[in-house]
Amino acid sequence: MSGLAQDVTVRLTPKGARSRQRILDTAERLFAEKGYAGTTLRDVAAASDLRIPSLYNHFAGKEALYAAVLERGMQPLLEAMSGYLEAGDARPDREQFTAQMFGLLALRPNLPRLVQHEVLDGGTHLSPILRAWFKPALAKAEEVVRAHPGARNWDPDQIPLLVLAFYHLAVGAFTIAPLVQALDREDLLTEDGLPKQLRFFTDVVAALLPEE
Amino acid sequence: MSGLAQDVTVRLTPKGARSRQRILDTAERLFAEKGYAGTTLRDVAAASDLRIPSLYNHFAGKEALYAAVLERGMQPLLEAMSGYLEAGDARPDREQFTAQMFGLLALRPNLPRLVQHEVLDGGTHLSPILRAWFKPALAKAEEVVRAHPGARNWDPDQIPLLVLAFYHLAVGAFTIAPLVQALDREDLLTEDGLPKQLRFFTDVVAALLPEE
Amino acid sequence: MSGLAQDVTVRLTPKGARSRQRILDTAERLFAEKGYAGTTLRDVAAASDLRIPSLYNHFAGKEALYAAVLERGMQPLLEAMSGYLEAGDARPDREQFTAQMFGLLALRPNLPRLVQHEVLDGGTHLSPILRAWFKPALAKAEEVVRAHPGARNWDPDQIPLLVLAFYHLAVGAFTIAPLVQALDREDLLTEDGLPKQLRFFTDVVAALLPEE
Amino acid sequence: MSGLAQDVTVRLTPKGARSRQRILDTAERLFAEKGYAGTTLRDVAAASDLRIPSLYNHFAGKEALYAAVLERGMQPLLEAMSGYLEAGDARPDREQFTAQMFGLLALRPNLPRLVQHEVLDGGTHLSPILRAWFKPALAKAEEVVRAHPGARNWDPDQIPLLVLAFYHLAVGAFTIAPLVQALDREDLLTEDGLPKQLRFFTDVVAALLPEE
DNA sequence: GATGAATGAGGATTCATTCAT
DNA sequence: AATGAATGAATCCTCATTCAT
Repeated sequence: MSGLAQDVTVRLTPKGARSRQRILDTAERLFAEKGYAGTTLRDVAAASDLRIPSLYNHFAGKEALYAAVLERGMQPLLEAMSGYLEAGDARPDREQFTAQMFGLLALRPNLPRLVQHEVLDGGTHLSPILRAWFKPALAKAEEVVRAHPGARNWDPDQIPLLVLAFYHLAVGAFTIAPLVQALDREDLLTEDGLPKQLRFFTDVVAALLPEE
Repeated sequence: MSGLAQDVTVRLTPKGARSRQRILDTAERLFAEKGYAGTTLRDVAAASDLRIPSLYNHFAGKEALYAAVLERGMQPLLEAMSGYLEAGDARPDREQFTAQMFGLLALRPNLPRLVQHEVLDGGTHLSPILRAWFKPALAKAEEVVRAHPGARNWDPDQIPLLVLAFYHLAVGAFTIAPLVQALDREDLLTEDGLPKQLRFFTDVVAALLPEE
Repeated sequence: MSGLAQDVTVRLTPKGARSRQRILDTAERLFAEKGYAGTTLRDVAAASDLRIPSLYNHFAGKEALYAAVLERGMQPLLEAMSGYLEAGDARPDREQFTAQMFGLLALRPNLPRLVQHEVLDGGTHLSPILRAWFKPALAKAEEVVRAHPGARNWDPDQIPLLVLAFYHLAVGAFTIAPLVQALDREDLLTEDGLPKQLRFFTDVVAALLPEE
Repeated sequence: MSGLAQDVTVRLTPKGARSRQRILDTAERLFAEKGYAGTTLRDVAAASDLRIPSLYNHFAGKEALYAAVLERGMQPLLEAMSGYLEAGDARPDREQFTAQMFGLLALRPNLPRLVQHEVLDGGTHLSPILRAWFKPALAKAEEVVRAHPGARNWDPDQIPLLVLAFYHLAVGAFTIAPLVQALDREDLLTEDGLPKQLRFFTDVVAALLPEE
């Protein structure tokens, strides 16, 4: 009974209780779709079934909302990345990690687009925390790649570019999807498309960094 | 003597024509940097050394200006692509073509960012002409890749993804540059950086589609 | 005690509601004086003691404001007209009705000018509701006139023109007033002028549609 | 031959030669339709098949163009009126004069609307010349009416209102036409409608100012 | 006489934000 | 926590006008 009641409660919970989450969810989607400048608080409020001033009860302003969206969205990615990079000898299997990352992105396909908007803006809105994370992460990733046996195929100078290439491929798979779909091609983010992309990505990585 | 030269120059590029070019140039840069929504006509006018209403003497409005920027910027790329794709047996060497494209992009590094903004928007502002070009171009590119001996390494299903991957890598090299630079890393678009990227891109393509 | 009264007043007309009324009042006057195109929201805002964006808290835009002004202003007129036209045998005395209409117009001398602006524009901004009202009202009015004994003096073909003539005379009395005044003649809308006009109008109607 | 040549010449006359007339014609129509504020030089230029700056070759500005339109349009009316009013004993038959005036208006149905826009604006743009004409004309018209045998039916105070009434009826017939037409009723300004209106107007005048 | 280009002033409207309730 | 009302700043765009050609 309490279970039922709770269910009901959860569903009927006055909007207020979950407003913050609803705002974050809709803002994430809108920022991902239209970028920071292209998203208005009016849109966010409407999609959150609130009036604009209510947004200010939860976030200090548009910038703060954007930062919160970014932070919330990036956290699992950063954690997974950091976990992988800093695992040392206990580093999980590469394919396993790749699958994990793809899984995370598939769960929140807005994130790559959000990130890509940031990239195009030169990281204008990247919080200092995120900026601080990126640099060592890149360095660490290069180190990991360098330690890989397949790195012998590459000029040491090229390792940073290789890391960026993995980034482009992983993120691009998600960002290009809406356009591809708009061109009447198959949707790349469906239940069918995602495993295909994962396998392709894995194959590409294997081709560029062969285990042997 | 210099007076004559100057006169001739002035006559060959009357003020109006020069204004139009200046507007297109600055708009290209601004749209590339900040996207459509993030770019204001105020900025464009200021950077063009004009007052806002003057923009309307040359373009019907913001949308039209954006379309003109896109069209003008894309044309050389599309022509090069079309030339390569439809060359048949006379198709130039792959590396040669890659170098040509990289050269074009290096000349106008705004274009990839412009394109990427469009991609993130799902091609919202893509003129019908451009949209019409994209679909057959993708198909043709897939056909070309499929005809390559290296395609044997790939599942036929993966060819479209491979084409997109090449796109992600080529464009990504340029779009990520400002962020990378902002992270106090080397600039990827300098005279030094570009050849490195070209060689890297060539190496990646070779790894994914070996000639043999 | 006076405090209570004040409180009550404040509560009965909260600030917002008062703003809306103020806007409608000033807009009515300005639209009547200068027409739709000649009236700027800047004027409306200034005369309403508000800043322009505040207008948008109450009306969706200039068109919507105009529509609201028209609708609010026309309602009493339409009701009085409809009441008279559809009263059947209970139709009040003609002079009584005429006096009532003149009274309404005298209370809101902006209305005839508003209406006349609409007429000159061919009813461009007439809401569908108003348009829908006009046609049957004209038809009904013609029927009423036709049933009048004085109608025998007229060709049946002329009845519609006669109805329009009454309209021209009633409205014209108000619209011409500012010009007449500008020509240094007596003001037709003063406490003195109005009864004169009413009597004149009554006399004209009596001359055109004698009771006998 | 010369006749033919002339015809051809007239038709092929370079736009320039007749530009002034074309501008006046289109401006008259547009000012009549949309009023002063609602008419833009852009509209006038487009409808005159010219670019805006060319208008300034013929008129000093918008105000001057409007004044010219008004002056040109009013002149025949004023002359006819003055002729009638000042004819003294030689004054032509009233019906004849009425027909003449209706004829003039029918030829240029824009004029009444133009005038009515002026009236609604309180004569803002009325040139001093026109203003100066109006006052004595009104006085003269009152005098003429007063001298009419039918004036005995009216209180001397009412004569000014009677004159205005004639004005309202004459002008209203033309200004209401577009709205009436928009309400799916017969067009009052057709070859059929105009004689009807003329007869009606004559009948009304006869009823209000019987010859006897 | 005609016009492309330029522009100051102003048009309606939107935006992010604040505040009283 | 929610919101109606208010607003400074800015958005895109239009207008009438000028000037060089």
